[in-house]
Parts: sequence; structure tokens; C-alpha cells
Amino acid sequence: MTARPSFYVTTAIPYANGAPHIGHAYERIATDAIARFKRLDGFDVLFVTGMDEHGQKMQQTAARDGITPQALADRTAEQFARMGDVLNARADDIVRTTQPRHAKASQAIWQKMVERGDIYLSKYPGWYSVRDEAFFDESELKSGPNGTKLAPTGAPVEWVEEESYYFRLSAYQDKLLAYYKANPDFIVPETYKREVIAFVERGLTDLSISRSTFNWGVPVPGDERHVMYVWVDALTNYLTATGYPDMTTERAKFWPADAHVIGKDITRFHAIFWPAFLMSAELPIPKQIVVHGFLFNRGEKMSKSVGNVIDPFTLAEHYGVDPLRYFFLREVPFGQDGNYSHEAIVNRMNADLANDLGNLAQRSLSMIAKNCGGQVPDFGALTDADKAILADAYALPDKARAAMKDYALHHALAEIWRVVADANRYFASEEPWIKRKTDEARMANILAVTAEVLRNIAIMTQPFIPDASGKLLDLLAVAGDARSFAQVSEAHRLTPGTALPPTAPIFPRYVEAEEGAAKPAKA
RNA sequence: GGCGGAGUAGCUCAGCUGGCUAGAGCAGAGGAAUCAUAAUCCUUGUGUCGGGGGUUCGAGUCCCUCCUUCGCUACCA
Repeated sequence: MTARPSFYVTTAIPYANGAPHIGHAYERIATDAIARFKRLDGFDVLFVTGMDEHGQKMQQTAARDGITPQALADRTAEQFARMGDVLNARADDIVRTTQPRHAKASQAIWQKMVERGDIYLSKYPGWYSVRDEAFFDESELKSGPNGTKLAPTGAPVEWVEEESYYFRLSAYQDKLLAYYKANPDFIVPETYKREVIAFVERGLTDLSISRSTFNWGVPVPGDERHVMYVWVDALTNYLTATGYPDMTTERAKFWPADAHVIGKDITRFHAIFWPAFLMSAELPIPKQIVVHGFLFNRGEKMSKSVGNVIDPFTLAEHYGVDPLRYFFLREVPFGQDGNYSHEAIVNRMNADLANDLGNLAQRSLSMIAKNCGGQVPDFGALTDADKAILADAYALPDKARAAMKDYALHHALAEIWRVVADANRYFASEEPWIKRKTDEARMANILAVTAEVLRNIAIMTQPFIPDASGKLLDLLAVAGDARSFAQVSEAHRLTPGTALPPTAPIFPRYVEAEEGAAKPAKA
């Protein structure tokens, strides 16, 4: 038995300082869809997310709430775990940076970089506020009386030099540029690759990678006065999941990761720092950094002052998980920023899900129930129209793979819905309700073809709207082990005579509530 | 300031290395049908392809210039 190819995909790791928001939900859903897609396409998939639980802000927030940093981390981790469950986007593993396995991995990669001569002790100079216990950039400072400088908080700052370990990032400038050139798909979409290259070409300076002004972090090996700063700590999380530094575990085969799915704000860390660390540690570099955009509520960034903050739980409950997943993945061109609004969500879920796909299933399956004894009808001799629509359905895996290769999830869905639309046209032009009176055998054939097209469509929609797709496959009596992309072919078509369960609507229409009722996306 | 995107029908956008009368979805208008979640199907657009200039037999598609807009320009997760 040949081993299935492996595929390792991750989300970024949210900072455990606050509750999940729409952006986290979007990233989790998209990554889940990618993971499901690869799984259905025969890959051995590892889907990992994590939590970034260290750092000064964690200490500060915890202190404000009167709890320990670990308690804050636990609380937030629980919220994110629940989000994953609610969105039907549960990961295989959640690596928390406070876990012992992660400290082990972080210290191992650190040690390796030390051995390679890429880490050295120096001074980290900057404007420091004792009251805030934080460094501030020159540009952040306000000028106080008598030409003194003040922190944004108004606290006085002083020029200090903190001892810090540095990573020799400057030594990797040329190596990184060479790597980008040799691996043109390393950063997608293209626009972010250009930004990264431009950044690196401007020149890299060494990176401060430890702190001694706080202690909530992974201790630096051999120097307990320091903890690792966010860079090494957070990024190593991806490695931790594979069992590093133990290269003999079952998980080890998943490194290097195939795709790190991240938001555009952290591109630099993943596309520059991370590969440099890995080069230093002589570890393979991830295949791709997949960058997605931000979501805006009616063109505006979510903010408490605008009053348009909506949490993902509310949205999922109001519209349903699959409609929400479908909307995000279909409406937003992956990689670009997107907008959401109550109207846009309702339009998508009603037009695409309820009307196009849901109604096609309903109208065809109910005819089968009423006129064909509730069994898959005979296909008969296929007409050209039958063959055409079936061929379109069977071509979907290739079309979807092509789109997913570039992480164009919205294109994959567009291809699938093109067939949904064609199937509606097919159904309308074949008029099985007329044939019922004039040519019952032909009616049966039309319904069989339509059901078969639905089978293939439902298999293909599983990554994006898993729950509803599963229900549709149930209605078609497709066995649980016959739902992979490999089964999207004529060889696996529905068997005439198979009894079908009673039909039931899969995609409910969204009906507007009374005026004044709450509309989450409108806030 | 520097670098890089973008500006195409009311809306969201496709239009690869230049070539038939510039497209899709949604929204709008008219019609058909009644199997179906009043869901579907058909028909329907006089769009200065941001402005101007240029190259070419021919340019959203190449060059120049101007306007508008967005992103990046490192130690914040």
C-alpha cells in the first residue's frame, strides 16, 4: 500500500490577549476548507492552529483582570477552541506556546541557531518607560515640557540599553533573496511577495530576539535572565506540532509545512524572519506563505467606537455556520480584503444556496419521491444534453484543483456553482414535469441524471459547507466512504434502484424579521 | 519622499504574452413555465474601458504624462 502524500497547513496563532473576532473566524474557516479539500483529494492532512500566550501584554492584561497570565491564556484558549467547534473548523492540534512541548521545541531551535553562530548577546537601545515597562519607537513619542520626551501614555521615557540576544538576520539577506527567486510561489499572492522582496532589498539589520524586562515566556537556554521574544517563540509553534526536535515521531513527516495561512499584517514575520531562522537551524523551509486580506463591515474596519463589532459566534448563530462559511469563501477573493454586510450575506445564502442549489435538490428529489417510488431511477440511454451536464460535473475536481493550487477558494466555488446553474438550465429545458405525462421513462432518466449531478456537486462542496453537503449526500444515499473526490466520476455514479430517504430542505431561505429586529452584520 | 498595486456596465469584478461587433454574477425591466424553499428558465445594457498624448494596419491590453485611490517603507501579536 502506497503512502498517501502528506499535507501540513496551519493558521496563524492568535495572541491570547483577547477574544476571537471576525478575522480569526475567517482565517480558521478558510484554512479548514483548504485542509478538508486536500483530505478529500486523498492527502494525509495535518491541520494545526495555536495560541500565542506569552509576552508582556499578557502579563499586563492578566494583571488588569486580576488573574494570572496562565489563567488568561486558558480562558482565551477555551474561547478559540469553542470557535473552532462552532465554525465546524476544528484543527487536528492546537499548539499553545505555554505548553512544555513548545518550550522544548523553541529551546531546541534556539540552541541550534546558537551553534550555527547566529545568536549573540548585545544591547537593545531605545526609549524606555519605567512606568509602562515598555520600549517605544522614536516616532511614537510625544514631546513634553522643556524638550523632554514622553511615552504615548504620557509617562516619561529614558534612553536605555537593555541587554538582549540578537539573531544575525543581516547575514541572511542574500540567501533570502535567492530563495524567493528560486521559489517564486513561496509567497502568495504576488503583491505580498513584491513587498517582501522590496523590504529585504532595502537591507536587513539583526533582530532582537530576547527580553529581560519581563519573564512571561520561554527561558533562553543557558541564560535564565532572558525569555525569548515573540519572533522565535511564536513562529516555532509550527514546528512544535510536528514533534520537533524529535524527528522520529509520526508527525515528523509533515515538516516542512505546505502552507502557513496568515493575515497580511504578519507577512514579514513569516516570509522573512521564519525562513531565516530555519535556514540557520538547517531545517527545511515551508512551501508557501498564503496571505489573506482583512474583512470590513460595510467598508469600515471594526471598531468599538463605530459600534460595528460583531463576534463570530453571533454571526454563526444568526445565519447558520454553512451560510457564513460559504459567504466568506465565495464573496471575498482570497488574498484580497473583503466586505461583509447583512444584505450581502442574505443575498448570497438565498441566491446561491437556497435558490440555486437547495431548490434544485428539492425540485428533483421530490419528483423522484413522488414519481419514482423514492428510488434512484434508471439512466436509460444518455442524450447529448445528459452527457454534457454529466461531463461538466465530472470535470469539477480538475477545475477545483486548479483553483485551489493558487488558493483561489472563491474560484473553486465559482466553478462549482457554474455547474449548479447549468444543472438548473438542464432541468428547466428538459422539463421532466412535462415528460411525466408524455414519456415517463425519459422523465426518470432526467431525474437520474440530475441526482447524479447533485451527487458530484455535493462531494465537491464538502470542504466549504461540510454539514449541508453531508446532508445532501445523505439524501442521495451516498455511503460515508464514497464521498471523496476520487468518487467524482461515472464509475461511481448512483445505482438505480437504491432507496432514497425522504426529502428535506437543506438550505433554508433567510427571511427578514420584522423591522427593527437585530441584524448582526449591520450591527 | 521611495517602491508597488488599482481605477472596465448601478454594484462586485473577469479580461494571459495587443486583433472578430468589450464580458460574468448581482441588482433593474419584460416575458415563459409551474416540478420546486414564489425557488427556476428566457430576453434585455447608447459602458468616454480614470483624463490627455504617443507607438501600431489595429490598444482596457504596449510607451509617456497627469489625476484619484490603496498597500509597503521592521522589533507592535
